[in-house]
Amino acid sequence: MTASKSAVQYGYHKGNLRDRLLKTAQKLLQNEELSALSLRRVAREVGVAPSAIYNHFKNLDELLAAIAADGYRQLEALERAAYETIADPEACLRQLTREYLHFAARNPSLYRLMFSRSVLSYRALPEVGEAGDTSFRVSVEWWYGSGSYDPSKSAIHYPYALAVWSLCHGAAMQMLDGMVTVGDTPEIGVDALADVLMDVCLRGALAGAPK
Amino acid sequence: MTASKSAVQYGYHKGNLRDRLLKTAQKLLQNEELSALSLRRVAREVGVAPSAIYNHFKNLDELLAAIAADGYRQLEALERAAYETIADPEACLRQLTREYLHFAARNPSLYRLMFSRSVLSYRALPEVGEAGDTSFRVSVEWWYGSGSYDPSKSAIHYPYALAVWSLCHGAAMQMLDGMVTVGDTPEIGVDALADVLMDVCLRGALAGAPK
DNA sequence: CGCCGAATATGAACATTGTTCATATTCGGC
DNA sequence: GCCGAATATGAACAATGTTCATATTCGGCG
Repeated sequence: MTASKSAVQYGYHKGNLRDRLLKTAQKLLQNEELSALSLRRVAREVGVAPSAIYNHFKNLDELLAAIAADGYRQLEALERAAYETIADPEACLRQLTREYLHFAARNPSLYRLMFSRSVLSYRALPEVGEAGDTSFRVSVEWWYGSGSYDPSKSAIHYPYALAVWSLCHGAAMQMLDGMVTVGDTPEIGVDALADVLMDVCLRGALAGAPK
Repeated sequence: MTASKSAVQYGYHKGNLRDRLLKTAQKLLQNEELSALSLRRVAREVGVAPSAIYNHFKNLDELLAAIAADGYRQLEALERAAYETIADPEACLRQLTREYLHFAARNPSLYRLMFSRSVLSYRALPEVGEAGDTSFRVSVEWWYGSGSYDPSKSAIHYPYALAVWSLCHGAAMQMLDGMVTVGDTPEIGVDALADVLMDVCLRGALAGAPK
């Protein structure tokens, strides 16, 4: 009596282990800290020997890179959607920033992983490198206001795009590390924070700020 | 025959082990990656048993926090110096940004440690918390342009100060992760990057940028 | 001086981690 | 039905943070 093809298998050859590892790891990231994500933990959760993972990933870093790459794609999809919906460049960038911060707030451990040292050092891998340039490319595209990305001009616009992204990433990390409140300052909503960031980005820190 | 008080001691009671642990760990951070800094490694380097460390620090995280706190103080000193030397708020902020990026470039592993998860989660400790708020407070003070920090008004200015700091921190991390060059874009000097960041910060991303 | 408690250092343990390797099992094509 | 390739196992290894009983040294008090 053998189980059907799609049913859960016991013992050897349990089906598409690669996908199950990725999905289990993603689930772990949703519920726990990034530090809780270990190779052995994922194996335990899936119910498989630790060494089995090495048949599908070269090592732990590659597993993490694969998860991060998927995160990049999720983020890209969010940004693409906003980018293709909103015509006005400024309104678009505002929406992009909101989406960006909300993504980080919704997936804190995943976001941390995406910009962790071990994953970033893997950006030579095409899957990670290309996907990782995404949020960056979007801000360059905003610069052109045209929806087209011209690498030949990126040398000029690069630092400005970098600044836009730095602003968002820095604020996101502050958010996740719980530093959005300092002293007795009340907490700031994500959307309000995004608006302030874009006020600074678009018009400078001096304009519009209360004295 | 006993060694003099200041000479190197062998065996038990080797002198001020706490300081030697900190200094050895700092030296390690100057020459190696952050991931190379382990409790046992520091103990080995000092020539002491791993468990000896627990007589001077509660655990590894506290050792790391102490090192990070010292880093905060170094950074604060740099910023204070610029802050008290340059009168014009804008010129001062430009200089602060340059100092900040250079500090990160000079001490990459230490900078990473200072803003790592494990250290930031220790900001409840007064030594870490107060020192860590420094770079932040400086940007708030810039807001006032007066050199005085008034916590009662920080609720208003907080998001703007956060934006300024996010810009610097995000760019610093990009620098350290080697993402300052993307594709065939030539590398950008640290000072030039700082200037662009402050152009964006002060006048907005639209002003002064080449089209 | 001598002694005793406190401070400090040691070394052996333990649990956990990533990784490797020989072995065992299952799948798929001939 | 068989054989090689793919895959899973379990035992091992080195390294990590941490704890604990033990050993040593320091400092003060008699």
